[in-house]
Amino acid sequence: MSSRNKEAEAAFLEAYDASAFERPSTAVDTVIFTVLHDALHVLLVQRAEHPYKDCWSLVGGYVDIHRDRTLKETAKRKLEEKTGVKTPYLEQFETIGNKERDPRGWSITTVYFALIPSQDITLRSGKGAVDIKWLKVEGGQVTEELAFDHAEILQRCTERLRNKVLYTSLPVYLMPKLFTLGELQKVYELILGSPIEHKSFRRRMLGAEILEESGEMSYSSKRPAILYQLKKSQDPYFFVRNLEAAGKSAAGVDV
Amino acid sequence: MSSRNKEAEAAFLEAYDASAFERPSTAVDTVIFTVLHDALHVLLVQRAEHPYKDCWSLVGGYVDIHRDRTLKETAKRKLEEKTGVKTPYLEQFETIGNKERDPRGWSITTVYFALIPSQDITLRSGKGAVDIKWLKVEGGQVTEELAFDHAEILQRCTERLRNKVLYTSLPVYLMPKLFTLGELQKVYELILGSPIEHKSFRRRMLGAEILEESGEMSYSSKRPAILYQLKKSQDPYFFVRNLEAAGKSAAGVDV
DNA sequence: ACAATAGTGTCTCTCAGACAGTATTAT
DNA sequence: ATAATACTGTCTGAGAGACACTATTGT
Repeated sequence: MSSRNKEAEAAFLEAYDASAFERPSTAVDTVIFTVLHDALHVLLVQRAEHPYKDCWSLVGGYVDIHRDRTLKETAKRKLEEKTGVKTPYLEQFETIGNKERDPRGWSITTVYFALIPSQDITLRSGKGAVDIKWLKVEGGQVTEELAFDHAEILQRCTERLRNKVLYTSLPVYLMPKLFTLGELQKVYELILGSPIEHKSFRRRMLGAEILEESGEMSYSSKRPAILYQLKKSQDPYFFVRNLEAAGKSAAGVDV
Repeated sequence: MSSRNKEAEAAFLEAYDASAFERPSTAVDTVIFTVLHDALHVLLVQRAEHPYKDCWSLVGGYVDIHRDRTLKETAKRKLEEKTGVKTPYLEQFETIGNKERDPRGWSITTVYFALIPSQDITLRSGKGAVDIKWLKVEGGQVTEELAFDHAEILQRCTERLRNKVLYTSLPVYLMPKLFTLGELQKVYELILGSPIEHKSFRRRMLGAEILEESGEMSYSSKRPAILYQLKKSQDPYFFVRNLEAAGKSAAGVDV
């Protein structure tokens, strides 16, 4: 029993002028993380156009209301254009909207973050970018100067990733198809920036029952190690207890 | 050492036409929770205009790029217009953008959620709404039919609140200035939908060191109880272990 | 006295940290 | 044999759950 009057509404929509009010520009940016040479990296593109021409920036672009059905689709489209692969993990992080972040005026961007194994990826800059590369992230920062407010976004997003790693299985999405527990632990440690006691780690990961033995072994070090793979049910696992981590911080919330 | 060419950029901005591309409409909606008569309630307004005229909807509105400096400011402005008070807790929840959610076409809304004590609030509908009221939330739902996709938003947001209550002190923001631990526990339980063992609860809350005795006592029940208040440092507390809760669920993430 | 609510004592259980010990390989 | 890496056994400690207990009020 709706109180909605369909006919009156249809008439209203008929007369509606979408351009009557000034609207902020709307973008989607994605912080694409991977692990390369035992370090966390983020994918950056060099801007081909003003503003911030030639500066490095996160992978993103404007919402194309004729092409994209949802914001997430926009993120996926841009990501696949640049990496050529579908990401195993894509999460909405936050939305930033204000009048200062873009010199052209009021602008909104919805930031996603993606975790993606570095294997099989061949980067392609494509239009809108003159170059594209992975850059090492240290302390939430990269060595290049970033366009817009992307440096702060990267900082917060890295902090969020670090926080979630304390109680989730997210790093499995950074791993290749087959990996050893030792390799997985290294990825946890490199995101957290502190070592994890290795017996605890194995207990925790195996107890989550999200991994299965692949049947194959890794012979890349002294003693061979079991190669695991992610089980079919690909959802991230949430542990009921946090890992301890030096200098951990709560999620930042300001009012 | 920026690669940014300031003069060229200035020239570009001079020639920039902000209306060159079609933009989605951009709104902010806030799920305002409170506790009333031992039940979780959400603040809803009845729409004065099409579309969904006379339907109930979340508190929200369009970003006014001349008036609002940030998205959060938009949320606060709307919230204070309706309730007359500043909320002690406001968190960005998620942003939804697609072409189906509004009959007028591509639309984006950034959803915040607020926790607010029900005391001292006198609602005012103001312009844009013919009426305003608190409605009981049960199982993430209300009895009225909601405009747009607000029913799904409310559902997810309630689920998120429930999840966060398992490991944070968020419910303190729903309490009046002074409250007893028993009253606080009731609020936790009513959000979770399941009882909490009361000794564990006291240990946990007092161990967090976010509350202090006010010096006053509550005489509203048989034995008087200590009235606590929130300490100055108003940040939410994150516990390292979750409460157990019947039918708990992980945060939903789809790719 | 008794019911009702506030608050404590203390045992168990789960799971992370610590760390010593065993296993399997290359050299 | 030794070093290096993989993996296990098991103790401790923190903090939640369970539940019996005491304390203070109104009736």
